[in-house]
Amino acid sequence: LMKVTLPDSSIREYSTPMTVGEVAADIGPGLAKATLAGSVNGRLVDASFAITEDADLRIITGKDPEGLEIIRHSCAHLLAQAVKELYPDAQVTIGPVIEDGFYYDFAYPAGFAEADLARIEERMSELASAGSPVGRLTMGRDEAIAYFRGLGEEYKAQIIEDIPADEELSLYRQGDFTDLCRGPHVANTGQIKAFKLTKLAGAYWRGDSKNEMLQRIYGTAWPDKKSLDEHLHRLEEAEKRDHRRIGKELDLYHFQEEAPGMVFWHRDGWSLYTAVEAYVRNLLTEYDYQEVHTPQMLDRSLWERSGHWDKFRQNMFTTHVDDRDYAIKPMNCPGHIQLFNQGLKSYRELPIRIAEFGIVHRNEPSGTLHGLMRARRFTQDDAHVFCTEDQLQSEVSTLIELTYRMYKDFGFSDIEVALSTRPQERVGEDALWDRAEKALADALEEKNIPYTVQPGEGAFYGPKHEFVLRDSIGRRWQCGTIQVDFSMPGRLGASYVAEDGSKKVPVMIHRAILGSLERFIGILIEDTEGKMPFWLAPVQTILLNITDKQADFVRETENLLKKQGLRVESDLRNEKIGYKIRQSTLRRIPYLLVVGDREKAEGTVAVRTRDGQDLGTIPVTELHQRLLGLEAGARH
RNA sequence: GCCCACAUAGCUCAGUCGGUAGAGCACUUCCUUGGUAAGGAAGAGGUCACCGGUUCAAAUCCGGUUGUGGGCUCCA
Repeated sequence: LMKVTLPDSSIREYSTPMTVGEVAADIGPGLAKATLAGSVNGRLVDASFAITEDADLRIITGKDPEGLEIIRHSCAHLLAQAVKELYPDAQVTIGPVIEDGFYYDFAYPAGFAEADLARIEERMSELASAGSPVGRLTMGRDEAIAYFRGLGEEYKAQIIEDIPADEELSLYRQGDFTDLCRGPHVANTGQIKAFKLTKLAGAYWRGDSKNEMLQRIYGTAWPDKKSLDEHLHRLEEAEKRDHRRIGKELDLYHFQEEAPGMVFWHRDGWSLYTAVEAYVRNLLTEYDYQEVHTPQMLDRSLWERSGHWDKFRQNMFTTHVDDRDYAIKPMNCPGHIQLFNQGLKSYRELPIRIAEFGIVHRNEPSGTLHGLMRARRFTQDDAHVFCTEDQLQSEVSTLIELTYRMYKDFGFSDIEVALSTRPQERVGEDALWDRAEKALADALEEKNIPYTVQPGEGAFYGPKHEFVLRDSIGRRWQCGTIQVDFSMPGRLGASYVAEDGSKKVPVMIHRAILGSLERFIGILIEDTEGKMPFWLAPVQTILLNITDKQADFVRETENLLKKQGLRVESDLRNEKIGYKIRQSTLRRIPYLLVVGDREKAEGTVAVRTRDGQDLGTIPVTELHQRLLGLEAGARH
């Protein structure tokens, strides 16, 4: 007898081989219907997989994470099937599962239009409801190449050519459509019940911009209609947090055609910006930095020596005046080295930490601009630490602590960390790279910070840490970075006098913690939905009178609060209190202070939060302290 | 930069088959002085992104440019 052990440790015995689907049917008809695949001894298999000996079995349904992946993967095949039927000239390439869905890349030089998606989706629905069985077959590699070449599927054949010759490949067939795939897949297209094609995009073949562009169709798929609707609703909600939308709603900033990628900060946006800047500046003192400011453009020769002219000239804004070439700075480091180079430096002075709110311009490719997140002009909370190699690790360690402290103060705890290591094209000896990479890795490990390694992704002058935050719809944006540089100080002639009297070249750490103030504020807006914490709010509180009779009292109170350093406004318009509350609430002003006859008589205000909470009346004389106290409490 | 879309009033958007432009909100004026998320009335507001073409006639069709959006590539 063959024993099949289920996750609850119950054992079922069979005298003949049983497929996963048959075992499910044996357990119950409901489960049989829900079965998408199985996990046999930890290996994912199709429902049609036959169990021939004692095994642990877990039935996979749409409720399992693996089941969801299977649905999505099968949905990608369904998409390819529909496309091949409607557009026989299109060639299939790859169709993987991604977060929340899947995509499929087609080679189709005629190109799809967005209108085609509806047609394709409709065909997919027909194919799904037809409920065709999905079958698995295997082929040798060369046989598979010949098979796909025979179908005119050149890309598929190329993919298979990269697979070792002796490997046996599995293919999945539904109707007339067959695709190379490791599987598993649903047993029947009828098990794909809730999906939607979401967007059309271009994507380079094999991810290389030198190759031709394919047509990528994105979709999302879920076990049932309800989950799909919930997902679409979540997306809609997330879009309401888009910093570009909130930036407009709250009148924070704008862009215009004459300055692509360059922000026009409005009053309230600039107030937010300066509050962030003030926060950073305050920490610079505590962490023993000197804040400086360096020229916005420098002569070409300096960029030639630093290596930027060679490598990044196409992304630099340049200007030619009085027969000289200048470049508007894309980075602050060469400028900071000029500062370091002033006067003779002793090893006793190291580490020297030079910080600047550095305004940089980078001519980013037009297609990559994205509101505040990717701008052509932005401000880095930049600093360069000049130190000895011995000091490197402790400096990096302190920087990591500072990074986490700062992110926490802005309410971020979900931070992805990556270590990017030596690229193909680089300067410096391997021994230096070994030490630098180790210093960076050790600093993370000693703090038990999980990180991913991105091989080959480092800068040409050294390895780096990247601290990544996500926007409202989950896109990743690098914010902080810590980079070790063994090259530029030497190229630009930086040196210090060592203990033995010799001249040595310092190690330089480039570091930006928020990264770009613009990007960081963009993410902050999305994270908070524009509801800035009190200390950052452009307008911290607003006085609302009920009738004209309280106008003088409101003005007096406003002046008092201003003197106490609060960012306060008053709304004395001849409007009903409900309307004023609505408008101030929409502006996300943390505290609304309502003044009617009663409050005026008592010398108080009635406090309401932007979330609609009634905090009762507070005497005007205590207001400042009480609001600060409320905030201190709110942080815990 | 590449692929696919989009660009109409301050904002959000409608505008059918080509026939010279519309709503809501905001704004201005008047009425209303009202107690915790939209009081009422009237008025004003547009070179339909820009350049060119087709046509008797273009917001609408075609081409180009710029910008924006979603992806891809890139991100010192």
